[in-house]
Amino acid sequence: MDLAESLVQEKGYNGFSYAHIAGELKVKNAAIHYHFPTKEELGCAVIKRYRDRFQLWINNSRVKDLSPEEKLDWFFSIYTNTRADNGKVCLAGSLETEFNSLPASLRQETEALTSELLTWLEAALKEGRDAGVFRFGGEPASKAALILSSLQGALQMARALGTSKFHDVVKQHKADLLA
Amino acid sequence: MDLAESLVQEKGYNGFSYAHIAGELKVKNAAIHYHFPTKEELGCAVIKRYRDRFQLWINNSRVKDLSPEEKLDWFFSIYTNTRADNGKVCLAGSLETEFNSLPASLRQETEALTSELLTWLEAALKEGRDAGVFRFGGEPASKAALILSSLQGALQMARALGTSKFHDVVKQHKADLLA
DNA sequence: GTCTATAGGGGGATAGAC
DNA sequence: GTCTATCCCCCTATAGAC
Repeated sequence: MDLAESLVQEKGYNGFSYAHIAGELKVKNAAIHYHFPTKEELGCAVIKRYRDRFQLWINNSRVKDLSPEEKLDWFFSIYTNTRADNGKVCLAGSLETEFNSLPASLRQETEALTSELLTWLEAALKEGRDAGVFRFGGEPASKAALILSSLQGALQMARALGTSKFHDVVKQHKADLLA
Repeated sequence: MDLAESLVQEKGYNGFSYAHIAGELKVKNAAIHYHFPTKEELGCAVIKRYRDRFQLWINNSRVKDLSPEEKLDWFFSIYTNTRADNGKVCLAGSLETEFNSLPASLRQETEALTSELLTWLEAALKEGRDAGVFRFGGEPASKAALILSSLQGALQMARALGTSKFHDVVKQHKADLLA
């Protein structure tokens, strides 16, 4: 599942195969099918695990008790680390791009994952604005969608234009919020 | 080429085949190969044409003579129309997601396309701030990267969460700039 | 649980007739 | 310029031995 997750973030769901995983693990193709009968089930399991991990993180006091500004920095750091890790992109962004050729169950998981990311980010933004540390107009939900979409897009853009573009975007978000 | 362009925006470069195009045109697979010997050449031609089209647009007085605010609205409208057209995503965004499995020539084209979009947007933002109609901190280049990455990401996000999310993002960008 | 072997499909690409 | 026919590769998935 670690390998599958990495491969989705590096090559996309349609871009990885049982053979890739089997080769890396030095087992045969059929061995993977024993644990995950279909690729669809493997894909679902990967996204579910990713969602569970995010929920564990945000419910842990180490994140929960952070200030709004620190919470945002923590969220940004997820994407910075993703970029640093072999130029991966956000799992949600990768799946959304391939959405039209995804099995129904993966679409549902993708939708759920994206919603959960948005929901948390929206709450953090609202908390920060209420506390007077963030400044932005409009709805927190819209600002959350703007920031999340930008982080997803910036990871992709960095593949074509380099990591510095990604850092520029993160810096700009902070400048906008603290203006 | 129209079909190929649409297919890249709907299913990605790896997600479309000669058979898709041939079937739609009611010709055989081999007929396409006569005009575009390899898929790589077809892909390159599609991106080049897209780049040329954008250059024609921005050098036309109908865009060149717009006010900064109208220029931005025009740019946003490109993405709004893309979303409305079968839920397509930005060509650049689609290719960036598949960047790791793209032939070298397509990577170069993708990089060039993204740079050109960024360059134009940066100039429009700078013009607007200098004229006092846009308000933002930091470098125009960084703000341009933020907006472009967000538009790309929002088109993808809209596939999972619906068109309204995309419109929220566009509205929020305007609110942020005119704050 | 992992293996060998294989089925069955789709993909890109080419040769040669018309 | 388009056709038929074909090649070869990679993919997901399964059957049955071990």
